[in-house]
This record gives sequence, C-alpha cells and structure tokens, in this order.
Amino acid sequence: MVRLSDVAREAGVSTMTVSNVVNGRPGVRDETRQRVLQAVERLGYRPNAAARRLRGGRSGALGLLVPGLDSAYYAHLAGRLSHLAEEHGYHVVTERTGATREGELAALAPDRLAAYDGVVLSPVALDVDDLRAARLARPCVLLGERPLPGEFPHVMMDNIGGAMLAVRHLLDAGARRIALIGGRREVAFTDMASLRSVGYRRAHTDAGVPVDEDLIVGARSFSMRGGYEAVMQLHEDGIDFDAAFVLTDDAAMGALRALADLGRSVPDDVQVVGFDNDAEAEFMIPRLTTVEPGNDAMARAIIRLLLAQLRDGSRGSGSRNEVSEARLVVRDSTRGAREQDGGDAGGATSHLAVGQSLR
Amino acid sequence: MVRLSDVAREAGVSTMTVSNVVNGRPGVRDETRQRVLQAVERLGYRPNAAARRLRGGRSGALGLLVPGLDSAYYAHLAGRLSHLAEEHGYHVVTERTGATREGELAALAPDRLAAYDGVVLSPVALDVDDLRAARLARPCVLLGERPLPGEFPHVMMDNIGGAMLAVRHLLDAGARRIALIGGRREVAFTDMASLRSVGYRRAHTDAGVPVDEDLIVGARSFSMRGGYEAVMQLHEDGIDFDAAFVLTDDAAMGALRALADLGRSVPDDVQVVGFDNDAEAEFMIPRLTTVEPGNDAMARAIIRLLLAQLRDGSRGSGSRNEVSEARLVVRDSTRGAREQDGGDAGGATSHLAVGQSLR
DNA sequence: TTGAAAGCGCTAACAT
DNA sequence: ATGTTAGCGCTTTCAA
Repeated sequence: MVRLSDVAREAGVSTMTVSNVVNGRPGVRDETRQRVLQAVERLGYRPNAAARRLRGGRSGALGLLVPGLDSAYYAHLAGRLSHLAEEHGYHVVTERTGATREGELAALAPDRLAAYDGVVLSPVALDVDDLRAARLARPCVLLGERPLPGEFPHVMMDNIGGAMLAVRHLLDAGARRIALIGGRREVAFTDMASLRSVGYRRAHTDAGVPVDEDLIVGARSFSMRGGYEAVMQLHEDGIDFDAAFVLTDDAAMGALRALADLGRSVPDDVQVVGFDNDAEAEFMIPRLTTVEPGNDAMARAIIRLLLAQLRDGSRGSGSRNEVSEARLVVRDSTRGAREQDGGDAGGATSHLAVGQSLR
Repeated sequence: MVRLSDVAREAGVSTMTVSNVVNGRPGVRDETRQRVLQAVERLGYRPNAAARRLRGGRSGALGLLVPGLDSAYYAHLAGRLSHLAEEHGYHVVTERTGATREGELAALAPDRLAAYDGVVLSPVALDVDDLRAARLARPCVLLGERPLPGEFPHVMMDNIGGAMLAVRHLLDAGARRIALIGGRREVAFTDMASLRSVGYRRAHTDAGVPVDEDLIVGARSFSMRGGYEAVMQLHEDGIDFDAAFVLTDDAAMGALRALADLGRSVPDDVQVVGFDNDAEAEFMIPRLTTVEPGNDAMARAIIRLLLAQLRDGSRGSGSRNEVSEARLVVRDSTRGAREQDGGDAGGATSHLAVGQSLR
C-alpha cells in the first residue's frame, strides 16, 4: 500500500503538502502541486478511507431511511443516490422504517444516527413537530414533503402539481368519477399522500367537477399489494368509478391487476394514471400513464444539500428547499393523446421549476 | 464518544483487556470479564469501526458486482445481502459491470478490488479461465454459475433443475413449440443463460420432444426491454410458438408486453414461464408462472461463505459450493394446475437439495 | 492473566 | 508556502 508519506518522499515535500494537494486545498505553489501530482500518479497512491475517517471522526456512510425496500421507487432512488454518493467518497446504507411513526422515530434516535455522517429521510408518518422534537443528531435532508419554513433542508417533488397534471388529464379525457387510490380525505399531515390528494381536489375544483368522498380510498401501503387491495375494497363497497389516480406506480401495478380480476377494461372502462414513472410503467398491461417527478434531478439535489451540510458542519444554515418539476407521461392506460417518444412534445409540465426556492 | 480507554479506566484494567473482552478473545479471567462488561454497559461503549479498520487494514465494505442495477432481481438480492452483511458489521456497495467481459474484468482489477474486504461477483461474461487468470486480490464468492472444481467458493441456484421444472410443466400442459427467450444455442460458457438452456433441452429430451433451434432466441439483456425485443424478433422472423420459457421474470414482463402488442393471448394462445419469482410476478397480467430459485437461502449462503473466508484470511481453503433448491410457482400464465397458496402443495421441486455440496 | 508501548494513515493546529 | 507535532481509537507485539 502506498502511503501519503511515500508520496511525500518521492516528491521531496512534507506529508501535509501532499495532503493539501490531494484534497484540493489552497495554498500550494503550482509547481509543487504538479510535482506532487506526478508522484501520486507514478506511485499509484490511493487515499486510505479508514484513516481519513478515524482522523475526521466520520464514518463515510450516508443513511437512506425509507419506508420499505420492496418498492421499485425506493430501489431506484437508492441506486441513484449510491452512484452519486460514491463520487464523493461516501456510500449509502439503506434502512427501512416500516412506514410507521415508531419506526421513523427509532431510525432517528441518536445512537442509530451515530452510524452515519448524514441521512436522507423519507418521512411518511412524522409531522413537523415530530421532526422538530427529534433534534436530529446528524445532517439530514428530508425527502418528498411539502416545503417547511426553511428549518429543514428539504428536497421534494412537486406532489401537488404532479397530481393536478394527472387528474386534469383524466378530466380532460372525460372521466367524472375518479377514484383516488391511496389518498387521504383529511389533510392532517403534509405527507406525500396528502399532497397528492390536494392536487386531486384542486384539479377537480379548477374543472368545476365535484369530488365524491367515497372515491377516496386509503391504501395499507403503496406497494403492488396495497394498490390491489384498495381497488378490491372500492369494488366490494359498490362504489362506481370511471378512472383511478393511483398514488404510486407500484400501487398502480396492483390496481391494474385488480381491475383485470374484476373484468374491467383499461382504459375503455376505467382509465388509470400512476405516479413515479418507474421503469416498469412502460411495460405494464396496458402501458401506464404516469407522472414523472424529476427523479434524477431530485437525487442530485439531495446529495448536493447533504454534502453542503457535511462540508460546513452547519445544520440548517444555508439550507434550502428544492422542488423538482413534474411532467406527465401519457401512455395507454388513459384515453388522452399519446406522448411523442424522445421529445418534450406532448408532455404537460407542472408549473414549479427545478431548483426553485420556496423560502 | 466513549473510548476503549474510558471503559478501561472505569473497570480499572488496561485497554488491551477491554479489547480482548469486547472481541471475545480468550485469556481473560471470568471476574475481570464481568467487570469490563459492566463498564461497557454502564458507559454505553460502541467500538469505533474506522479505528478498527485502520488498524486491521480493512474497509468494512463488501462489493456486490452485478450486471446491472435496473433489474428487480439484483435489486432484491442487494437488499437481502445488505441486511445480512450489516448484522456482521459490513456494508454492501453495489457496482455494475455492464454485463460485458471488459466490465467484469475491470471490476476485478486489483485497484478496484482494493476498495473492498471481499466481493460477490455475478459473472455473466467471464469463463473459468478468465476467473483463474484474474487472480483475485480479495476473497470472492461467485454467484449463479455452475459448480467449479472447488476452486472458487460459489453459490448457485439450480439453474438446470429449475429450467427443467419450467419446461416440463409447459410440455405437460401440451406445449410443443416452446420458445426459449434469452437462451443460447451453443453452451460455450457456463453462465446462467447456458445452464437454463441446458435445462430446456434436457426437459425436451426427457419428454421425447425435439427442439427446433429456431425457437432459441438470444436477448440483448435480461431486462424488460430485452424480453420485449426478443419476442418481437421471433415474430418478425415468422417463427411460430405456443409457449415461451423466458430466462428471467424481468424479461418475462417484457415478453408479456410484446405478446399483448402482438395480440396473442396468454395462456390460451401462448403459455409463458419466467424465472426468479420476483415480487412483480404475482401482479403481472396474466400472473406469471415462474421458478423460485431459493433466493433467501442463496443470500445466506453467500454471506456465510464470504465471512468464512474473511475470518480465515484464506482464499480457497475450506471453500464450498452451495446449491439452492428450485421450486415452480404455478400461476395464470400457463395452463397447469394452479398452486395452492401458502402451502407446499402443488409446487414441483428440483432434485438438488439446499446446502448440498458438489465437491 | 494482564499491561505498556508502538503505530496503522491521515490531518488540524500550530510553527517556520 | 511549506513543515512539524500530535493524536484520532484500536490492536499487535512484547514484557511483566
């Protein structure tokens, strides 16, 4: 193994100078820097992560705390984040919270958090007061929630705008009784489900179509099974519907399965729109119309906010909330015009722009 | 942060004694051990992983080198392995090889491997000679291949047996022209595709049904897209078929999509069987009959073999190959008898037993 | 059975 | 602009 001191000897400088060069710190003459860089190259020096961590009191791990790992959405997110984190010398450890308040609080407990340098939390059951009370022991970026007063660094998708896009599309295509699968009747929390439910209502209001509360069904989870069961529930309750806005693509896959079991044809009999634009959506039967929430942009924003806090050591200061623009991808599960492949043409877009600050 | 030395002071012993106790090393008087353990408890001491690693020259990372991350199978595998690895103080870093020989060789290069304490490799393009030539710089467990002469520790699913189960089921249900999607005509490598192709042939031989080579189509990848394109290819080539054995569930989802696009009904017109028993299979339209390769047992076997090498520091010595038993899960994409839910009844089983050593 | 010392590779803080 | 010192928390080696 090649050490810093080996490079230092080779380049005829001190270890500190090598350290400074390797870490891109200022205050090194250009000629010296070149000499060091050449020595690094020649010897094939690679920094030792463990030593760095020991010295810096860091672990190199970022925690990704999500409701569950069985969902395609979080699997894709974990992949994207891992990739980006590794470019910065971190690795991502994914932990499941079980989508319960207890699970989420437990994951945020100081001794659990101690294992990470920073965490990304996708809170589904915690509200602002919970978060505030948790007094996080580590830099944290929140995911998928509504903007908070700048108190917590925060990356969200445009849940409301995206949902509006989806529901407006259904209304435009003639749907009048749109089931909201996984939705909430009361907007108690500012979680994903509530926000998308707000979008659902707002689109109805805009179109002057009344909402039948019976059409709003909760889901035990936003998994395939959750979507399946919710649609079955609706059917058993004898609630009629001519479209469904399903809160996630995962759940939409279950919903399509349930509709098939019920002998209802999509989109002729029931139109369906999902949310997330998972890779699977394009291969479902029928191909799923869905909301693309700007997944890549969100992953980048998360890492950016987290690294900023990690660098400053400052939690909160300079924190920003970022919003990712949502876009509708129209496929075969609705009767609207099919989107052009590979172009922007035909894709409706939510009105919030990427990187727009909401503070 | 509580240090070893804090505990030592509290217990009135040296740091070494504490270290010995904490690591369960012998040569400590029982009374001393108790005293130390109490101090550890009282102070809430947690070992510092970075220091341990610095001292021991380890990184705490296990590499999982897989063809791609977009596939549900590897996403699920990564989840299972992460979970198990973390119980032993390791974390899993997933890297993609791109399913090419170059990509796999690059991932195995000494400087890449240096980042990990051990790796799990799912080789798709490398053969035994490549592996031998690579002279792995780290403990490594291979995944999904055929048994080797005990040279490489190795966990595999019963690819041949599982494929035979699938194809026999189709033959039993009356299929006579079974397309092999993602298969190989020549068995050059001992990779997953070749082995499952062997099972396909063997089942035909056993049943006395000839194989039409035209029915064997390769896939660009074992993704949804790969399955879709392969079926389309078959159709364009005007090859007739009354069933398809698709080499992965991911690809099977694409195949179902393609058959739907072609207006062919499943299972009436074409029966389909997949392989992997991904969570998605149960929700596809129609529900996919597939081979359950014993995923959990495999993950446990992988970790067990890797930890054994890590402990001994011995690569190869004491290495074993393990085989996981495959089972057929019959659903609606075939005309066979539907499996009973929640029981073993009805599920055919491959003849190799879990944990069976092949050396 | 227990302890003391040395040092893993790196970097913050303080010289020069 | 560069160098020196000290020490992060742990474990290997050797001595008591």
